[in-house]
Amino acid sequence: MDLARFLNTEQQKAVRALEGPVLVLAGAGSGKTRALTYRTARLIDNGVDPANILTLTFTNKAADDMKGKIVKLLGKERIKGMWLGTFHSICLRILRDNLARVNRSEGCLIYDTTDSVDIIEDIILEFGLDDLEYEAKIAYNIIQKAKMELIAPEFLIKEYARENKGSQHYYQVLSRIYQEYERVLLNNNSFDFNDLIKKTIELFSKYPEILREYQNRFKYVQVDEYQDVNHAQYQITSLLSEPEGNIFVVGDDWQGIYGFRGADIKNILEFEKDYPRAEIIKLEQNYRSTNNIISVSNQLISNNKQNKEKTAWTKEGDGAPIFLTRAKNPQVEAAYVARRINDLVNHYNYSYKDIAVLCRTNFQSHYIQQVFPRSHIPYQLIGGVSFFDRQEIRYFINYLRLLVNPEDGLALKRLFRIEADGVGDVLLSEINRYAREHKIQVADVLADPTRVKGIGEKKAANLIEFKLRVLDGIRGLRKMKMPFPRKALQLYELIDFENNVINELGNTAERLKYINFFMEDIHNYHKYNPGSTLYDYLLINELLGGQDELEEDNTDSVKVMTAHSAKGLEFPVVFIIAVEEDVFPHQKSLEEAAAGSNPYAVEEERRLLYVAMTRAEKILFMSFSQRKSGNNGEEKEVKPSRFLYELPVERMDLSSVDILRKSRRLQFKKDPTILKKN
DNA sequence: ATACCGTCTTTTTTT
DNA sequence: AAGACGGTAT
Repeated sequence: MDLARFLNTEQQKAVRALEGPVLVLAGAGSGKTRALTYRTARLIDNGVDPANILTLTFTNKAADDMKGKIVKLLGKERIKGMWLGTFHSICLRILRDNLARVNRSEGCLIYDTTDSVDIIEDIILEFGLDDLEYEAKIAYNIIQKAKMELIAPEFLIKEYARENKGSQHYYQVLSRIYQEYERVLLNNNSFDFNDLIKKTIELFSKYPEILREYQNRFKYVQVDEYQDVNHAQYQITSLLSEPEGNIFVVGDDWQGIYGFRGADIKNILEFEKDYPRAEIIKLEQNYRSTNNIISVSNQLISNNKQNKEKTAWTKEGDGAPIFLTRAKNPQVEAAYVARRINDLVNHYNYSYKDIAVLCRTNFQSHYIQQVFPRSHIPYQLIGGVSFFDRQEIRYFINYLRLLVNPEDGLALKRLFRIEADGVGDVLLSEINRYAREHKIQVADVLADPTRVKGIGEKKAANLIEFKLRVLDGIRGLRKMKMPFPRKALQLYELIDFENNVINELGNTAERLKYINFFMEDIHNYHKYNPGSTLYDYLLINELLGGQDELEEDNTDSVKVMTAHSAKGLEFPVVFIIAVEEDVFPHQKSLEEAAAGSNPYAVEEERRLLYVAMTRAEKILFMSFSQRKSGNNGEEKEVKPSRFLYELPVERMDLSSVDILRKSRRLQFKKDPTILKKN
């Protein structure tokens, strides 16, 4: 491999570092993925068996991208047996081979956030707790955080009480909720997302011989976006790479934006402490952006205290200044963005697909969505409400889940909601309690529902009918041998989904269209993955979170998305909207910082803005509005983001802002050649 | 006890 | 657009 032709000196150094612990600190746009792919290729080129290489990423997209690039270098054949995927999918793969050892069995599915919160809501209800004091969402967050830190229910009190975010008593109750939650997952033969990591570690510590098996296999462990690993993930990588010590991690502490899901930036900051022999390589040359963009974003990030020594530089010229604009309100702001986009497309050679609009929250795209169609700008929302999150799809998946995993109590509960007239949350929890106390299945309780208190003759009749038609129907289908797309269709008819669900939800035509897409998706999956099962299909969708499905677009459209989903992407032109106090930094972060529960919350917001800014190659626009409609129709003052005051004005165009600096007046069209695409 | 309807609010980020 | 809430009908 002729490395020198494709890589700079530092990148080559990274690619040549094949043994021992290596940390590659790589700034935005410095070619870190490139280094990782070339290193993988080089390992294999040097005779390492691909089966000995494990590469972990955070998103499916990153995994797919990297795989594509390695295949391009080596061809499909030469990477056979290599494991490359997200932490979650890799751990699932390990767990699937060891289900019984983690007390699960065939058919075990994964609960997403909504599912887990629902379960916790039920627990709070069943425990008879005040649901104002014990809010399910908050309990969920604390429990998940504990799971990411590998803290068992019985240690929750000890670990958290001293953080005095609540009384000792609060955490005692929470510990009970956590315990019960784990019991429900076990009972329902299900995992939640964090279980995938946590149970893998439990598997390894309970069965050292299995850990050894995987250690022997994975002689080379590589991790992308290392700044985003949480404690549990850190354990996985360090356990697996222990014997050989060949751990190669790539990351950028400046881009750590996943603290809220447990990422601990200390893992990257203290890599050298964990691995004293570690080789540290810095990739500092940026190949993406103009000097102005790099200088301004460098200046921003230098305000963080939690930083590793690193610089970013480029051979590029200054390019266009960073445009900062103040609008009267969000509508005007959106109109401004639309005008600029049409300018760029009509007069400066850009296409719509060169342009991205980034926002802090999905909600910010609201006004964009109102204005763009009127301005005839084609756009595509990335992230947002995904296909699989649509109600009718969720409902149907619910039935499918029961088909695969009869023990899924949550799915069963949701069926009650749809199918069992006159039975709501209260009666249902009575039924559940009865089933648990008598150690029988819910379906068996329904054979004679009058046993449960509160269920009279009429409701009992409904429940029996429900059991016979739906539950027994699903049970029958489960035993049948036929291709799963056909099974899904039969189920659809059996429960008369169209009448019972689609019509009930309203908006029938649209929902029918989507459910048809879904059926098609099932068919396609079966077609392109011969030998796969319904179980595989459901698992894959749970892991993908339904994202990637709609992303294979080559349409010429502006991409609208959150700064989080923009990570890893780049665009010639980027607009960042609503750069305002309480939005960017987000109010929630400011609260956390003020409460002291997360002293680095604002730093993370600053990193997020840094990520957003560094997506831009040539032109960067930032904007904010002065007022917006508040709670009761009243207009509300908006303050410009504190981050804006940290930027160097000499590299910016403030011609349409006078808040930050009144005197400066640069013209947008002063030197049009700077703006031109090529 | 539950369903249903209208009104209001409310949106962090993701596997 | 979907949840949360509160009131009314069954």
